[in-house]
Amino acid sequence: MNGPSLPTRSRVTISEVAEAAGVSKATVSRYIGSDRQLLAEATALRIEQAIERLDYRPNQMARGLKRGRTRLIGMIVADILNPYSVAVMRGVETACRQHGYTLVVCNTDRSTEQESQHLAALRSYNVEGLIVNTLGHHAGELLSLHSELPMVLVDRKVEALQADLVGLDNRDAVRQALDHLQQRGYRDLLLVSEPLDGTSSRQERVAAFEAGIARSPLLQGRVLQTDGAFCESLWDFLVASGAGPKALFAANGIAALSATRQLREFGYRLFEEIGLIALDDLDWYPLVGSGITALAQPTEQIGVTAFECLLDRLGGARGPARHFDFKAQLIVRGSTHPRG
Amino acid sequence: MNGPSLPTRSRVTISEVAEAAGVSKATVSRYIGSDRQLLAEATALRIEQAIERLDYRPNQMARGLKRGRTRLIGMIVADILNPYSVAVMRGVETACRQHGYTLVVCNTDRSTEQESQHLAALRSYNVEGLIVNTLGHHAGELLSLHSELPMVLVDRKVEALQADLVGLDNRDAVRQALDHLQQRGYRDLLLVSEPLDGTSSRQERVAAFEAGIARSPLLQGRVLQTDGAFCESLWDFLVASGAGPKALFAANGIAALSATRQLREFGYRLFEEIGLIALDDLDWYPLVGSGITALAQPTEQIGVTAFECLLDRLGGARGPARHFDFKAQLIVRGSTHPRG
DNA sequence: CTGTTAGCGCGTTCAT
DNA sequence: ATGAACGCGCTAACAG
Repeated sequence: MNGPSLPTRSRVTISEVAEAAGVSKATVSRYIGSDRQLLAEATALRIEQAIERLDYRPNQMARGLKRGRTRLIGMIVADILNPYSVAVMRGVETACRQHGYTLVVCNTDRSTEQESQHLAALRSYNVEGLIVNTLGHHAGELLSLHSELPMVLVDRKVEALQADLVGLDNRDAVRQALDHLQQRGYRDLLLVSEPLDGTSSRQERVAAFEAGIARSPLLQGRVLQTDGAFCESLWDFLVASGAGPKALFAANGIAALSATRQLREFGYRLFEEIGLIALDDLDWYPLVGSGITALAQPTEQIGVTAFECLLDRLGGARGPARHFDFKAQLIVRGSTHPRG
Repeated sequence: MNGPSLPTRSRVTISEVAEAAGVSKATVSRYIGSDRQLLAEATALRIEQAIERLDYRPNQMARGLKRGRTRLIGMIVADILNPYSVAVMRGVETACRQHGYTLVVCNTDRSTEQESQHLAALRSYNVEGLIVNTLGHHAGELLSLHSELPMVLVDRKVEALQADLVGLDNRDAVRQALDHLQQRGYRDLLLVSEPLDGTSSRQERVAAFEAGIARSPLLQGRVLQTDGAFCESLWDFLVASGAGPKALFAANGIAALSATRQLREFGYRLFEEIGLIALDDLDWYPLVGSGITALAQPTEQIGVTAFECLLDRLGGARGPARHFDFKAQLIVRGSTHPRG
């Protein structure tokens, strides 16, 4: 009367394979591992057949316990709903698989409590390395973890954590944006960012924006966060008599979504009356209004690099923390053509 | 000369805690587990302090090895770039965390080879249960796995696999779409679907669409896949002299993206000349043209239900495979207002 | 080339 | 209420 949904068979162990093949566990272990060349062809064949027949799969938990290598990589992500995070994660996962590692992803939903809970879980599963894309407001946990295993930060720094960092060259990206906007004739700019909660990449973008404005005599600029006052502040900017054609600069994909939504609610025609350039290149950018001009991040490559960086450390590489800053790529669409 | 990126400290074990507290490993083990009430208050206190001081974390691998419970749940996803998958995954992850489980997500990128590789990995890590959102064209592996652990399917069936299924009531969703389109005056419909590669939910939507068309004397309808011939076939539909106002019905978010992109390339004004309704409700739907009418899936709830279903089986529940079909929710926007 | 032994870190009988 | 001893599945050390 076993229903189909009731698992019954228990796992085949190395002992059963050894017995079936008429050898010792150690010999089977050698076959499993990388010492296969030490075996006589005849025994290797018998073991192979026994494994095949019993459908044996080595237990990674037990292997990890013995060897201290779990082949597990942890990744902790601030916001899985952000396409950027997913894209990076995809790159990490691809690289992991190619190197025989398995990725465990944890999403914190920007919650400090969940971050610490997840870190504890990852540690308890003996992940060999950690890829971190959170604020690390819970820096204590992270710091303590970093004394046990290598970590690499993605996109954002964590203060007091001297770890490798893979991310965007934010200064260059902002410069590209300002150059492009100025060249297209926009003069009055508004940087729209998610709340500055300590995320270093956001701060860097804001700082680079303000520095760029200060350097450019032609440009005026303000910064706005997508918080409670966003709606009114944006309206203020839109109706103010400015220095010239106006444009928004969304500091990431989420901000681009908020800004565009708000513009629509105000009844603006996208993007005849106001320009827009956005960091990140989401798949729907081409569909909105005349298309949203983007600064694309090489997200997959960021993910792959993060993993390779980790692998490097796992291989014993030491030395000071390294930084990998990728350049953004400008993709021009309709949203930066003034007057339609 | 240890750089900051070189992990050094090795993990604290139960033995060290036992020694520090002046008790045996078994006593500490009881403290860790659920036998805490069996301990004398004094010893419990000493253990607690030792754990605190040494920052001890039980090794889940070792626990799992001994008890046969890893507290690991595996999830295998066909396409992580599909927002639907991510949303479901988020629900699963939330539920996992609340119940002390950790989720391991694997993305197959719709590749059969990766699917089998990932299944092997998940099995080797002794995941206790599996949430499956793939075609399972590699059904052999899945079937064999299902004899070892409980599984629950999400969104799509796998033939020959008698497992619980959590997904959408596709017939009802399609009926809602057709009713809405007909009521809005559309008469000539085109269902746009990703390629029918065996994905059961796609097939169900197509079948329900064709059945619905056959039942409705007012409606005409065809089905189109987003494959190589998509562009020309769509054009044929658009220029053909039809029975009346035309509308597209995108069978999911990806199809909606393809369809909208193609309409734009044809120079259509969205959505004055043609209607559109789309399954899934992505965050950018409101921004495109006059806004895309959606049939939203309760993705988070689907994820939570999938996990709870699994938990149920892990708790020993048996019986035939169950089906959980959620209703889609119609969200009307501008894309289903004929003549702008 | 292969078998024997001894753990990895932990939970679980048995004793006491 | 607590400790000693064994084993989970596997690998590494040493024999032979």
